[in-house]
Amino acid sequence: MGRKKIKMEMVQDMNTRQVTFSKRRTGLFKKASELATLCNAELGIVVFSPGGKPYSYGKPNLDAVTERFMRECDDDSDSGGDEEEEEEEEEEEEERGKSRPKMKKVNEHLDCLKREIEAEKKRGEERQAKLESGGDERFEKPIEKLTIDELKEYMDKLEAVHGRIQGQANKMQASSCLVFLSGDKASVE
Amino acid sequence: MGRKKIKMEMVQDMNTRQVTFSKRRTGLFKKASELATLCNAELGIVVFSPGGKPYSYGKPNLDAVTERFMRECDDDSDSGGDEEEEEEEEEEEEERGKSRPKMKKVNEHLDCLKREIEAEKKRGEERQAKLESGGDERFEKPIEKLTIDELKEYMDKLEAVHGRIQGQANKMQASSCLVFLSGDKASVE
DNA sequence: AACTATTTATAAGA
DNA sequence: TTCTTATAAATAGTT
Repeated sequence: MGRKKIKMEMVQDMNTRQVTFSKRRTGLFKKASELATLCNAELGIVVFSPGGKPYSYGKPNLDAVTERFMRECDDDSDSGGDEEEEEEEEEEEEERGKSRPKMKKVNEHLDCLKREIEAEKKRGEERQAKLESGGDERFEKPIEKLTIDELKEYMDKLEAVHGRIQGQANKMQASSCLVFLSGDKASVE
Repeated sequence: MGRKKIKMEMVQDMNTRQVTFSKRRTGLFKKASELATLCNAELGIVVFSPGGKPYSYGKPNLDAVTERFMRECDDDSDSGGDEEEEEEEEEEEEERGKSRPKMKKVNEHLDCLKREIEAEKKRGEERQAKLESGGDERFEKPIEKLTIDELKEYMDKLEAVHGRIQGQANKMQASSCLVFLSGDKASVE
């Protein structure tokens, strides 16, 4: 909508592109605020300029919108449509099976980590209790007085603990790596 | 831009408001896709209809944009401006101290957890190595042949391992709890 | 950053 | 909800 109609493709001239970005980003944010105001709707926008600078708009604020979106997509299955296109047409969003995989994934992994940590802690406490005041009084005696068999038994228990905790650490790290690997896909500047 | 100019305030008639939302959301997403195409920019939008239905648009996709935004806000300090307004004016974004607190917090905690897990794993490996082929060959002998002093030493090491891992589990759980508590603040739908 | 000739978006109405 | 159309708004090229 200007002196001439322009083709819908990347503006070649770097300078012009930056100017176009500024003008249209302003226009987009204005449209967004109007939509929010007229319809009392919450919305959030994030844009990266061609130079990589991030800009955002949100009503009532970006965090609230992000939180709500993540939450609703996690609990229910979401009903939002998205994706890119190049020309004039636009989508007619219906119920598609798409939800926020990344956020969902992160939350799942966090939950997973949390559960593993709790489980490990509980097991640790149980072991500790069993070791400290086990079925009998063997371990009440000063360590120097233990029989070799008692010591061996104690050591076996500790060894088992060590092994399980070691395995646990490995699992947890693997899980953590998945979370961060999935996050790295988007860092292609 | 229609038959009449309308006041920039919430449309009163529910029906008209829904219609306005549909039309303007379509327009907004179209503008967004044009901006993305013309300027080769990444962007993401999330909107909630007056009825609470979520709609989203993203190029190349919402997750990528979200990830990138979260990431950049964590690493650098962001340069995005945002926030609401009701009328015609729009912002002139500068450097403000605002970043995505919630996401930032989650990422910080994830990083923290990751670091702790890695540190613990490394310590575990070191201990393992030390235990398996320690300074001398004492522990090469079958367990039954160990002297009581050797056994005690071995046990002490395992006990130290256990204690440290136990403490580690506690710290990690505390960290994890913080993450999830911080996430719950926004659940006031 | 300002200025317009034009192109687009859209409020009402059907 | 979709289409039509008169009119308001956005913006491409220019200054």
